[in-house]
This record gives sequence, structure tokens and C-alpha cells, in this order.
Amino acid sequence: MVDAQAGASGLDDLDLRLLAALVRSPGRSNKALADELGIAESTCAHRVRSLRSRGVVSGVQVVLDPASLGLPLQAVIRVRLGRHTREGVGRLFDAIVATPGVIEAFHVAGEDDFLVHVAVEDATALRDIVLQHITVHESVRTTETHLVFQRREGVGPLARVTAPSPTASGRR
Amino acid sequence: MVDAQAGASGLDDLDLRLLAALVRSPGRSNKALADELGIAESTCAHRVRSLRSRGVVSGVQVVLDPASLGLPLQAVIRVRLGRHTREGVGRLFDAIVATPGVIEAFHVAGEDDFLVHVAVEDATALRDIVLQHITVHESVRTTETHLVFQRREGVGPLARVTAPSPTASGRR
DNA sequence: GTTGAAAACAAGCACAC
DNA sequence: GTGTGCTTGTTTTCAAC
Repeated sequence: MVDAQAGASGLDDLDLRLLAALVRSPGRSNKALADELGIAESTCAHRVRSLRSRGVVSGVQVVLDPASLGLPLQAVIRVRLGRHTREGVGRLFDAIVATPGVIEAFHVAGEDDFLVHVAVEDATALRDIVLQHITVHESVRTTETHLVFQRREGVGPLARVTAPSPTASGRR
Repeated sequence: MVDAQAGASGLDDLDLRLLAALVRSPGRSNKALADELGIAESTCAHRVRSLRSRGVVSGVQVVLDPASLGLPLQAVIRVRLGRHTREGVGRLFDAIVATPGVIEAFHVAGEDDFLVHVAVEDATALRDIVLQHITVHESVRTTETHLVFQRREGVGPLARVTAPSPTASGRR
């Protein structure tokens, strides 16, 4: 085997185990992390800081429950544009993510141009978002609103890196 | 005015300001939070614990950068089903979120049944996900894969609760 | 790159208001 | 529901390996 480097990124085995532990339980103390990985606390702290500074860990996020906030309704709004100028698309994207209730938005290729995930209080609020924040933009041609029955987190990107091939094909 | 309660949820003004501060900078210490809000540390700690126990704050999440992990390609896969049995849908959902590279998945109403957000290393990996993890399920009729140019976070649910009416109705 | 130890810091708890 | 002081534990820093 070459060394402990993984893939194209400069992440060694310890980095990956650290990331896995971090993702699994973000609230843990540095001491607890270090103990689990069998390394010194200072080493653990250094690696975590390094991963943050390199941008591998983009950040930490507090997740709110929309329903508890009085926003029990979620939807994905598919937005299709007419004219596609670079500035128009950029300004629309800016306006979309600045709209209260918008959780995330994707600029995608294909039939649709944007997918917008929103949480709102009721159907009226949903209509108001579409009419007052989306279709008001002249570049928007059509929208389609899809109610979200359920949203679930996936195992995430890390699962592709840590366990890419269950079939042991020699070494990578 | 009635009191400091907001909307249908039992959240007062301090709770909302606390949540806003938490979301803005999740890494902050309790002391820093308390100082910003002008309250005692114990009060701040109590409120935060209460918000967590009530489920308003669902949790804390470590956000990884897929590109730094060697997964520069993101896509949204739209999945349409043929047969819609309750168990079939549930098992498919389980399988989808367990697929390495899947960041999140939505079960939606309408034309499509699932929207799956994935991060992968290249186009081949994307094809493999669709063929080996999605279309292998007999309930799946068709899929459409849409490349993600860019994903952006919205201002979030809290913005709908904290600043619903910009018109100053009395003092805050 | 890793470690252990000391100093600075923050969190949790019981209690008083 | 809010504030205070103490005790405990944790993060940080630094010299050294």
C-alpha cells in the first residue's frame, strides 16, 4: 500500500475517522473525541482545527425544527425561467435565498432552473411566497409547487469516501 | 398587545432572539451569547436547554464540504414510481437515504415521488448511483438526473417568525 | 506530526431572589 | 422565571519529543 492518503484529497485515515466521529456526534467534547480515537487531546484539537481551516469542515450548523416554529408545511418549488441572462439568474437566486422561509435553493441544469425548499405556516403563506417572491421576477416563466411529505437526511458524502468499495479489490 | 408570545408556538421574544443568535454563530460560548443578549449566563443556559428539550432546536450538525472530500459533482435525482404501496415507498426511502453520497431526500407530492440530493466524484459515479441504488428497485418507474450548478442556504425558517411584519406595531 | 502538563476558560449545579 | 457563586470539567497554549 502507498500510504494513509485517501483519494484526491489530502486526508489520511485519522482525518476520515475524525470526520466520521464528528458527523456522528457533533456535540461531543474534544476530550471525548480524542479518547474514542485513541489520540491525545491536543492532537485531536489540532486535526480538527486543520480540517476547519482547510475547508473540509465548512462549519457547524444549528438545526431548527420548522414545525416547532409554527411552520408545519414544507414544499419544493420548481422554478422555470424564460430569459436566461447571467445577471438575471444571479439576482433571482439572491432574491430566492433572501426570502423568509426558504431553507435552501438549488440552481440546476435541465428543464427546471431552480429548486426551492421552503417551510411555511400554511397553504396561504405558500401561495404568497410563490406570488410575491418568485413569480414577481420577470425572468420567471412558470413554477410548480410540490408538497413535501417527509424530508430525510442521507448518510452523507463521507460514506462515499470512508466505505467506497465493500469488495476488497486489493488496495485501491 | 397581548404579551411576548409569538405565533402558535410558545416562544417569547427572548427565545427568538436567542435562536437567531444561535443560528448566526453556532460555535459561540454560552457566556458570549448571554453577553450579546444582555442576560445572565444561567438564564441563557436555561433557555437554550429548554429550547433543545422542547425540540425547537433539533440538534447541531457538522457540515462537510463535498468537494474537499473529492466529490465535486452534485445532482438532484427525481424519482417517479409505478406502484405505490406503503411498504414499497418506505423501503425505497430507506434504501435511498442509506446510499453513500446521498445528502438528503424528499418524499414529495405530485408528478415525482422522491427528490434525491447527491454528491459524487464524477459522472460515472452518478450513473452507478442511479442504476445500482435507485432503478434496481422494482417500484421505480423512471428517474431524471439534474446537475446542480450551485446550492445556497436560505435565510431559513426563523426569518419567517422573527420578522413577519416589518411594520413596527408598538415597541418590541 | 504528536504529546503531556499548566493556565485560562466555560459549563453545570445548587441555592437565593 | 431570573441572577450569583462555587465546583467541575474542558479547551488552549507551549515547550519538548
